[in-house]
Amino acid sequence: MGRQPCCDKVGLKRGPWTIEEDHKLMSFILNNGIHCWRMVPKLAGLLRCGKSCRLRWINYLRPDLKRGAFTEDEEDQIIQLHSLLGNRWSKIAAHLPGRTDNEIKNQWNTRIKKRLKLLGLDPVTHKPINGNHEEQVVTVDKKTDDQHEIKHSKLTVTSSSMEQEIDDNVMEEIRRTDDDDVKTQQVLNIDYQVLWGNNLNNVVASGSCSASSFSWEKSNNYNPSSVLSNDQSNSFQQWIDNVNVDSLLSWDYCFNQQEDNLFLHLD
DNA sequence: AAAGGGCACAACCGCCGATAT
DNA sequence: AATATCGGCGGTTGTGCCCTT
Repeated sequence: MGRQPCCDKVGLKRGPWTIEEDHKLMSFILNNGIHCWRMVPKLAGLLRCGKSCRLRWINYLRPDLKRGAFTEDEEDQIIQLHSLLGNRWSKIAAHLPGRTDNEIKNQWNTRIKKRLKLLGLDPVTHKPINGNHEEQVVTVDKKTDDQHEIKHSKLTVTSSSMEQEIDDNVMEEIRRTDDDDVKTQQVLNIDYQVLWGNNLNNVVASGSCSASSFSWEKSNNYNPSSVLSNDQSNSFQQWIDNVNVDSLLSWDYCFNQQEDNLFLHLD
């Protein structure tokens, strides 16, 4: 009849781990490796169940864990991945070396959700809370540059290679998803900023994309020379000139022409 | 200085697919 | 083939710390 039970729950210790327990678990795993979590507590001399040992190791004791607060870059990456993958924390963690799913989940629930709400975005859908697209763009702009009055025009473009701009592994996860509604929704949720120049700090435009097309929100009153060098500004202007508000635009063409200067930041 | 509330995070719970018996 | 556990995952909770009143 089936397997042996993982542990006899009676008499097992629960709650916070002591230093002694940590030391026992860590030295056991470092010396013997992990073959079967059910056997770990028994062999390591711990009054814990195997599941508890696994959790402690993965979330706290693993030597490759990165300690300390999340950087803004890491948070941005989490937001981007969450818009693609939803609450699949382990998948998100796979893209952030040294971070655990539990850690990312906590970070999301305690900080990132609030940050998105402050930006007027729904943390679940990554869309503006009131559903007003124009307001979403203004919010994004506020985040990066409060001093420019910005008007927007909308451009619909083809995006045959949009996926290439996204981390290949992330796209692979999406492709593996069987549920097409989920897949579409994940891709629909991508918002991005266009960063210009070698240091990639200059946000010059923003927008969003869907599975089959993306919308480009060009900042008509934006003056790139205020934040870019002359060369960068000229280069940006060349690129902007390729964007015809009233026509279709090849994603490949406009972005590949400028790949040295342009960086697509998925937000 | 004490009390209360909010926050952050570690740990637990319960579910599910894979797998051993 | 049926059954039961393992391992992994996401949701939830308990607890300690910190800040405010």
